[in-house]
Amino acid sequence: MGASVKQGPEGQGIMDEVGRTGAAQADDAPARAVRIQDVARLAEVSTATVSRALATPERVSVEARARVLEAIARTGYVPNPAARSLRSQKTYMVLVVLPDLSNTFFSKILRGIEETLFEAGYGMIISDLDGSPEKEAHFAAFTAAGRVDGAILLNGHLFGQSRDGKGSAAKLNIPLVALCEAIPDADIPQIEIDNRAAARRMTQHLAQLGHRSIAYVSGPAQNVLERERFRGYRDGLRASALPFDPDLVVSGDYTLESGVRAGEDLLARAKRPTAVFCTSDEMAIGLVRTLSSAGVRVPEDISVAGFDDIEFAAVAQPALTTIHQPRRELGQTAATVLIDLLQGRTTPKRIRLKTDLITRNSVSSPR
Amino acid sequence: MGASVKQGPEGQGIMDEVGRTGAAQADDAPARAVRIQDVARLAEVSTATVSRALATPERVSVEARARVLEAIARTGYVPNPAARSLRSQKTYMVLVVLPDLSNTFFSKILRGIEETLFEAGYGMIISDLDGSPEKEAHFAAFTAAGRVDGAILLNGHLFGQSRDGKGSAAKLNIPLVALCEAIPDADIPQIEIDNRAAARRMTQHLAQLGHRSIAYVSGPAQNVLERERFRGYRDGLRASALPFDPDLVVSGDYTLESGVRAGEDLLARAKRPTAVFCTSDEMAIGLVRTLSSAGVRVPEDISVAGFDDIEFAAVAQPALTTIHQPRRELGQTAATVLIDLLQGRTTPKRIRLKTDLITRNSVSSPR
DNA sequence: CCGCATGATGTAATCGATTACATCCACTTT
DNA sequence: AAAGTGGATGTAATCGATTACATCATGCGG
Repeated sequence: MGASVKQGPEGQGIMDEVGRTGAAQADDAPARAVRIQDVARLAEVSTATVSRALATPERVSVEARARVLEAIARTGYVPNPAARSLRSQKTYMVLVVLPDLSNTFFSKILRGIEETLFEAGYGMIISDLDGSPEKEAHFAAFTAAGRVDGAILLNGHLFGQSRDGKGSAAKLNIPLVALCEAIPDADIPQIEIDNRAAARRMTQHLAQLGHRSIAYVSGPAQNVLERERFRGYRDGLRASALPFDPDLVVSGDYTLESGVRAGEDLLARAKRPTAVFCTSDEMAIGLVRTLSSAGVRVPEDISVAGFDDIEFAAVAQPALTTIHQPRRELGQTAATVLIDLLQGRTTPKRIRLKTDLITRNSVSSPR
Repeated sequence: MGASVKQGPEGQGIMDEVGRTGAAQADDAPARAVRIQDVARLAEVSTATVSRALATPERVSVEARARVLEAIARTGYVPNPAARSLRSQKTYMVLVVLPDLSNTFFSKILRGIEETLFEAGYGMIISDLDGSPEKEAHFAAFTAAGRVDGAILLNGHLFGQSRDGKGSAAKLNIPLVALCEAIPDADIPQIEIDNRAAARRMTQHLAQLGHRSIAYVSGPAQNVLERERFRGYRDGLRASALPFDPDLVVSGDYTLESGVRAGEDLLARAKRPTAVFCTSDEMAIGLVRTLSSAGVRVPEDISVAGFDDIEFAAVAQPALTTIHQPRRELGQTAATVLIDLLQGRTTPKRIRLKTDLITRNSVSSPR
């Protein structure tokens, strides 16, 4: 494949132009890329036929196609994406927008996305917004400039809409898919888990074990996920005939540190709940740690449940009972839907993947 | 993973399709992108001047430049990357090749890379090799097709060289940078930490606390990092006047599971070491967990040290004493070096970033 | 006052693939 | 036999920005 030694059988100058470069780059071999013309010449057809042989094989005679494929194999031709893109107005690139690339939660999702895109011949560009409006604006422009064919949004809002609901750059004219965090008023496919049902299920699980006082450690107040999970928590209480007690709601923001704070909050109380439902594993881990350091045993004294099932949930001490999100599958699904859109197929407007309740050792019946 | 009892979901459907989205955008305005011509017309200059105003401002009169910028601001013009790329043979895209995107260790590095590339106006394309030679071949072709200007390799080898040392696709003709895992015979800049010095330091640290019997849990045998760290371990022993005992070397592969196995190995021994140096945090966590479950206390009975300082090292019980790798900075540095290369500047051939020894609670003096 | 250097700007070729349109050829239909 | 049909192929316009080269104005030295 790579043995691209020189092959100039015909005497006619294939290279008509003198590739003179101004720069004093005295490198070894410039190794000019194979162009469609070179393939055409070798296969003794026109460039149009080569192009068609690749894009619409059925419109080319069998012999011509064979000769073209042969020539391509011999030369190792790969179409120049810039040229192709310029003409056909497609980039075969997809933008993935997420709030924080270094967050563990996203990496497996990304992998699912990447896999699926790859198989369909698409590349993936990642945009880590990092809470920066400038970055967001840049990527909005980037997208508007036609640099990608579509985008998967993991950040919970459309471009340019971070502050005011009526952002300017909303008219991106390219297919979009929202993943994980639903985007309220956007008319784009949403891929997510059923947060409400999952939270409800965990709450009921705790109630069924006999817990009557179940605390809830929330996510950021405005967050879409948070709202759903909170609803699910209340659903679960209601279904278990338990009263809702606002004092049992501790506010957090999904981070480990906020879990630590929530733990300190609980420790400071005279009357502690027997179970705590944290809406992220990180918070659960931070909370468990704080409780343990204070001599409160988990789950003997207090049961703690998480949400997400990140890698370390299984390794934490005690191993965390939590809600498993099918992260890879979420990514795959979002990518599949986007590709369907890109290729003109119809797609469901909303897909909810199912979650699992994973029971480990951080939850037990109250004493 | 042992303790995970999986429970089936309640009666919710896998796919909950609510409504459908048509593929056709049915848009109001086609919103044809602004071209350089439009800007030129508005600014009453030629397209050449517009182009120059952006690329080489010093070659354009102040007034003309002002008019051009004004026109650009008014129209919201963004150059078409395909066209620019086609003509200038640059893509402003960098490929990042890594073995496993879902591995926690890489995400912060990626973030550092992304940040730096972004600031320099480059985009990032991620290639998760996933151990697949086909994927690797694809990306080699992708790269050869001129789809990216340069690449950062986190996978420890050049394209196409996974098996035989003399890979075919080595002649990529584009700037490359190796990050974290040095690539032995490649003549490209290497960005890494000083694995040997770090391992030595940790070993000496343990010895200074009074440990005489320090076990070593290794990475995969052929791994470059492993070799360096192993050398460092022996350096540390020597510097502390401790003998090297092959029995104290337990083989692992950086995964959590191999840490668990290493733990079982140690538990089975009649005579246990007083300290264990694991060459990854994941292994250390798996090992600690196994020891704890067996009633062996860390650090009272056995001290355990890790390597990497991943997020959960600080949260583990006990919090892990480990070697901190400046991951974000590693990414930033690699990106900076690559950009320097891309822009024709000279770069150091090898950069070693400093590591820190983080002392937490998993290590103490032996009793 | 002429010629030349310098700097600003315009003109048009160019990058490489796609694709609308034209052409050609071998058959079929009337 | 003339006209029509459809499949295969070629020709050349096209996508939008960059940039080599041409042009023009200005200023300076001789």
